[in-house]
Amino acid sequence: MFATTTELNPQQQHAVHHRGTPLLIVAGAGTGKTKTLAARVVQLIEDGVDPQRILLLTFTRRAASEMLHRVASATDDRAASRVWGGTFHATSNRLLRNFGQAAGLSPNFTVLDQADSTDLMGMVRTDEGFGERSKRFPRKDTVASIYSRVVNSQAKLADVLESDYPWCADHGEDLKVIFSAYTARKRRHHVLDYDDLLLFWRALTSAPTAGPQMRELFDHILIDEYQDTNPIQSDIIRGMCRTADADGRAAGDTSSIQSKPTEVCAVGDDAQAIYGFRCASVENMWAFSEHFPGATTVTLEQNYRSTSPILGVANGVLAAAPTSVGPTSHFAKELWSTKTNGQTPTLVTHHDEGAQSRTVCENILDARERGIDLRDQAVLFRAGHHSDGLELELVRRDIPFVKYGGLKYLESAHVKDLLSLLRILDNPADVLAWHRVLSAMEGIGPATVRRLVDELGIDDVDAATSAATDSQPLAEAAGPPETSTALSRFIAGDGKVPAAASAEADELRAAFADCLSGNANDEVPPADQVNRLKPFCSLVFPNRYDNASARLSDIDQLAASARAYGSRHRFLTELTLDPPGKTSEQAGPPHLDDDWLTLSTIHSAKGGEWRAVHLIHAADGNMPSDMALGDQAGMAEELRLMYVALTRAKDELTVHAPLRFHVNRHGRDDRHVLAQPSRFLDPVRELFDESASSAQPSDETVIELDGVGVTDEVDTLLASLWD
DNA sequence: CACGCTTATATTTTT
DNA sequence: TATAAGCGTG
Repeated sequence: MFATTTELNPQQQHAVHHRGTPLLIVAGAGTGKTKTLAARVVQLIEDGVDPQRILLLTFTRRAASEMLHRVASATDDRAASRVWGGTFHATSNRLLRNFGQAAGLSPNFTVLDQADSTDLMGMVRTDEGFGERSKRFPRKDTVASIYSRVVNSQAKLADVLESDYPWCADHGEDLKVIFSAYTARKRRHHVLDYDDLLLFWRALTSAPTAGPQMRELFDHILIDEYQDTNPIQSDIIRGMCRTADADGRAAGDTSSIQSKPTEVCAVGDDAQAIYGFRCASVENMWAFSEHFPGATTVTLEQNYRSTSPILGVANGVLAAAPTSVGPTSHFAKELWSTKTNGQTPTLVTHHDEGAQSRTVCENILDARERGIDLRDQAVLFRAGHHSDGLELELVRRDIPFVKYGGLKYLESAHVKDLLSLLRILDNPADVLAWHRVLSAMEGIGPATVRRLVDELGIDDVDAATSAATDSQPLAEAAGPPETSTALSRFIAGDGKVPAAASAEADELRAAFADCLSGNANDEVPPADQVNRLKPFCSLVFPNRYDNASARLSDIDQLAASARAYGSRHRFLTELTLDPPGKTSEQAGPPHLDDDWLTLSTIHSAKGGEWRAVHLIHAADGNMPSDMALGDQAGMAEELRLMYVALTRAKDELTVHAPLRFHVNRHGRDDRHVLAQPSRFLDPVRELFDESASSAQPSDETVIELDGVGVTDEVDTLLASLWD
C-alpha cells in the first residue's frame, strides 16, 4: 500500500480511487493537488496498470519531474520512468517522431522555439518586401504573435485583428501573404514551431491509421492544470481517448476484443486560470462533463499550505471581485485551513521603487534572522522587468538569488549563435541557422548571405535532406553528414566569402569537419562539439558584441549542460522543448552556502510555495496591468493572477506597492505615474496590517522628482501663455 | 554592398 | 532596450 494514501483526506482518496468514468478534480490552491495526482498514478501502477500505458500531461517539465519523482519514491524507479510524463509539446514531439510520417513529416524535423519562429517570420517579412511600404508595417514580434493567436484560438484572422490588434487591421491582406509564406517555408524545411506540434498531434488523432494506433497507446490519461489548456489541447485529449463505440471493431480491425475506454482524469482550478493570453480557455474545464459524458467531479477544499489569515485575504480577493470584473470561478468552493494561528499579512506602501527595493531586502534578511532560509522565500511580480531594481539592490547586498521567468539565457544573441552552429550540423537545410552564422562574419551582409545560400544549395531542400531521411527511417540520430551536400560542399571550400571573412570561414569549415568526424553510430559527444565551435565564436564575437569575453564563458556553460546528452539532436530538441527556466544572470553562481532566494514572475511561480512571499509592484497599473483595463476577461485574469500570487505563501505574506513608478519600461524620460495599491486589494484592506515604508526615496529619485516638478511648473507657465 | 550612423516607436505573462 | 527603416560613406 502506498504509504501516503493513508495520509490523504476523504476527497483526495476519492480522487485517487475513482475508476470507470471520466474524473474532474477541482483542486483549490494548496489543496494537495500534486500529491493527489501522484498518488493516483501510484495507485494505478499498484492496480496493475502498465506504467507505459499511463500518460501524464503537465504544464511544465518541472511539474512532471516533481510528480514522477514522488511516484518513483513510492513505487520503484523503473516503473516511474516508464510513465509518459511531460508537457503537451514535449509529448507531441515524442509521438510525432514515431507517427509523424503518416502526416508527411520527416522524423528528423527540427523544432523552432518562440524566438526562432519570430526570426523566421522576420525573414519572410523582409523577403516578401514588406519593409518598403508606405505605411509602417507591424514588427516581426507582432506579426508572430498575431499568427500564434490566430492558430491557437482557431479564429479568423480578421476577427483576431479586430478584437486584439486593431492598430494592425489595415494589414490583414499582407499578413495573409506572410502567414502562408511562413507556413510554406516551415514545411519545406521540415521544421515545426510550437503551434505546429499541437496542430499535427491533433490532426494525427483523426488520421485513419495513426489515429487508432495512437489511441491504443494509453489506458489512462491524466492532465494537470486543465484550466490552462487551449481548445486544440482539449481536442487532442478527446482525440487520444478510446470511447465505447469508436475504433475497436468499428474501425474494422482484427482484434476480437474491444479495448476498454480510456480513462481521463483532469485536475485544475478555474480560479487560477492565468494563460488566457496564450488562448487557454477555462471553458475546457467548465465543459468537461459535456466533453466527457458521465464525468464525476471531486472538489478539494482543504488547504494545507497557508495560514488562515493568508487564506482569508486570498478568498476575499476572489469573492469580492469588483463588478468591472466578470465571474471569477464557476465551481463553488471555499478554501479552509487548520493553520489558524498566523501572522496578519502586511501591506506596505512605498514612496517609489527604490524604497520598495530596499525595504524588501531588509524584510528578506529579517525573515532569515527569524529562521526562514532564503530558499523558503520568494519575491513575486507581474512582469519580468519588475524585479530590475530589486536585482541591483540584491547584488549590492550580496544576497544570492535565482530568477525564474523573464528573458532566458537561451534567448540571448550569443547563445543563439552557438546553437545555430549546432543546428546547421543537425539539419543543414536550416536556412535560418545558416543565415545567422554567415552574417556573423566580417563583411558578410544580407546580399552575400543570399548568394552563399544559393551557391551552396542550402535552400535546395530535397537534395539536402531527402538522402538523410531515406537512409535512416525512424532512427534517432540525424542523417549522416556526407549525404548533406550543402554542408559538405561548404566544408570542402565551396562558397566564396569576402577577404575579410576568410579566416573566420576557414576556422568554421575546420570546426564543422571535426564535429562531424565521428562515424554514424558514434557521434562526437555534443559537449565536445560545443567546445570545438568555440574558437569560431572567439573570432566572431569581438566584432559583434561589446563584452565578448563574458559571452564566451557562457559557451562553456552550454558545453557543461551538453554533457548530459548523448546526441546533438537530442540536446537541441530538449533545449527548445524544455528550456531552463532560470535566467543566467545571478548574484554570483549560487554561493557556497547553497541558499538562495527565488525571484519569479507570477506565471512562473504557478505550483510553487514558499514560507515567506513578498509580492512587489502590487499597484494599480501593474496589477491589474493597465493594458487589461477595459477588457472584462482581461481584468478577471489579472485578478486571478493576484489570487495565484497570494496563495503561494505558507506563513508570511507581504505585499508591496510603490506609489510612483516609471511610465515607460525603457523610458529614458523621467516620467512617473502616481498609483494606488491594487484595486483588487480594496475589499480586503482591513485584513492587512498596513504601513508606509520608512525607507527614504533614493537620491536619484529626488532629482527626478525635482525634475518632474520643475517641468510641470514650466509647462504650466507656458500653458498659461496661450490659454 | 557592408556598415555605421540617425531617427521613431513600442508597450506583459510562456510551451 | 531593441527593432526597423533611412542615409551617407568607403
